[in-house]
Amino acid sequence: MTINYWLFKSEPSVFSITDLYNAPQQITQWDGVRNYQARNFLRDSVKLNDLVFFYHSNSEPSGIAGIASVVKTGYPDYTALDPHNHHYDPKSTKEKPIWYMVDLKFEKAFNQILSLAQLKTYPELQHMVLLKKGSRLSIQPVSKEEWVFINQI
DNA sequence: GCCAACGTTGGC
DNA sequence: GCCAACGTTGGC
Repeated sequence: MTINYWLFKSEPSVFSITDLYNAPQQITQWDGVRNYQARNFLRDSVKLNDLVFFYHSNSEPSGIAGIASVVKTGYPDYTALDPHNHHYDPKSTKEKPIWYMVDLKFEKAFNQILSLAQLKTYPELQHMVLLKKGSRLSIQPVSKEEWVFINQI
């Protein structure tokens, strides 16, 4: 069975790798994704045991903070159904959910953030989705080559 | 805080 | 189906 590799973005002021480390059983529901392309990955492509770079965005510095693994595959994001939730979406219903989430488990935190500026210096990574101009996708695929390379930096 | 790039909405 | 207006993301 082959494993897929991903990069998930989160603003650490909202939810950081440390928050995941401190979470019950070190597991979290990755809720709040409200972009269709990212949703499709969560619903259709993210598989059990896949590995995920945990990326801190809007941060100082922004960059890859650690690694998590997928412990539950796509299921309806119920925060979309709660009018009091910040991620509420009136178009989504219990019968026809629009948005999906997965569960992630903490694997490791890097000793220091692998910053975006540093990632940009490697020719091996020039095709990473993350480094493409204007790319803001919050759930994005990482190739095996990119995964292996980043882990040996 | 600024703003460029991107995504979504809704009038027509 | 077009596209202007608006909202969001995220680096800087």
